[in-house]
Amino acid sequence: MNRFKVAERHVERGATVLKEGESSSELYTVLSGQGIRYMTLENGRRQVINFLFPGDLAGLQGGLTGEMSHSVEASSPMVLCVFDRARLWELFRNQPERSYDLTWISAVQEHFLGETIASLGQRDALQRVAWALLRMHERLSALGLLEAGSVPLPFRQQDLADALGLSLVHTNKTIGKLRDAGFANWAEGRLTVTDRRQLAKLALVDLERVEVRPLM
Amino acid sequence: MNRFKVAERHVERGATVLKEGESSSELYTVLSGQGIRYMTLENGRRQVINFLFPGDLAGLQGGLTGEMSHSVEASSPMVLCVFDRARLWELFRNQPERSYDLTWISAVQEHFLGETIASLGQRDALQRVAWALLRMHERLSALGLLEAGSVPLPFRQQDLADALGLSLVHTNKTIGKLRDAGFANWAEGRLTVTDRRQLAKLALVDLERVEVRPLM
DNA sequence: CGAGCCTTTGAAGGGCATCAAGGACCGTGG
DNA sequence: CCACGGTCCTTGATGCCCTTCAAAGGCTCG
Repeated sequence: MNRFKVAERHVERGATVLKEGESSSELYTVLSGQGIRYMTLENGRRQVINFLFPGDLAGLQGGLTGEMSHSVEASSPMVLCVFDRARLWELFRNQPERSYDLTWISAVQEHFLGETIASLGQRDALQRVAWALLRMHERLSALGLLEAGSVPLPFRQQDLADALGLSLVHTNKTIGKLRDAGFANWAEGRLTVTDRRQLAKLALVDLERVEVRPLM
Repeated sequence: MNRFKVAERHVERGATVLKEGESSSELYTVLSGQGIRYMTLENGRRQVINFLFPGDLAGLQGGLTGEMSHSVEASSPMVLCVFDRARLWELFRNQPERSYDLTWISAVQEHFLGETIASLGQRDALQRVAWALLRMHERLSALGLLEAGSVPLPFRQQDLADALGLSLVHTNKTIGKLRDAGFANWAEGRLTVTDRRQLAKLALVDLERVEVRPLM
């Protein structure tokens, strides 16, 4: 019935799921856990393109050839749903509904990449960090991962810095400002948002319009 | 036979094709001409998310609802192929091949947004401008728009500045540096790349791996 | 208990934003 | 015919946000 889905794959924290430069015959959707998708420039600097949360798709950007231009790394233990890239065409032929969903997810992700571009281009450091923490908090909350007022956020500060185009040092100091202001607290792998309103104001985000990635 | 394509739409330079905040029932692919896709933050700053060239898709990011979070403006006269968003599902059901292409284009665009994010996050001003000029030159050349050593580039310096997250002033000075160095010259709506090799070196781009958006 | 990883804090310098103003070009109207 | 406003490109000066350099403290693990 469902020949497209190949298998589930469990990876541990720190594992490399996809590696840039290599070609992959597989696509993944995240079932659980969190990770980062990044690429490395010729000068050695690393850019985290986005964080991966349950429901996200990885590997489609590689195109048909499967030649990866980015890497994916697990920041926590992850469970991935593995698809066979070679059967993608088969899927479109036989399962229009699932093809539609796939495209939909891809379009939504593209939308969010646009938001990220706007952040990197137009927001200063404080706004960027506030924006990122708010966004991730909203997303993880919507996924039902809010427990005792906080959500799991297993990344390192260096990951966030590389995602926002900031230095580690300044990212650290900026997170500190948000903590001191009582807006958000990120420590020991968990994120607590204390003042959602103020955080959104800082991040130049209209709370009414926050989209948490409706999946259908 | 092809009920999905609704019409062709001709717009003049400066026209607004899609407007953020409004909802659109249409999707577009660019047949000819060039444009910009941008969004505006709450502080009034504008981010150009990408430039639109022939073959590009616009409007899918709006998702199913069609609620636009970005605007599209024509920087030159454009001819657009108009599709009916409401019939998207129909397309997936009846024309797997074209659905596949649609998804493919979307994935490729997503890939390039990732590259843009890397530029904004990790490249300095000179590298960013070099990267942008090189990338647009390669793309337009591949489209067969190279004439007498130059390609049409109808954008304003302000557009490029808003795309790269730089101020207009600094963008101008940086373009000047590339001109003085004899690497690239962008004037009067046309871009000439004199030293492709050096430009790529500056932009931290591996020329061997430049992808010019293979469409299939 | 030392090595490695991550976080935190201080100090100094530079790349880029911002402010300011002038020049070139164009279409409009007196 | 030329003054005029508008748009866009260009150039100079000042200041600050953020990067880089440097180092120390907490934690885990072999």
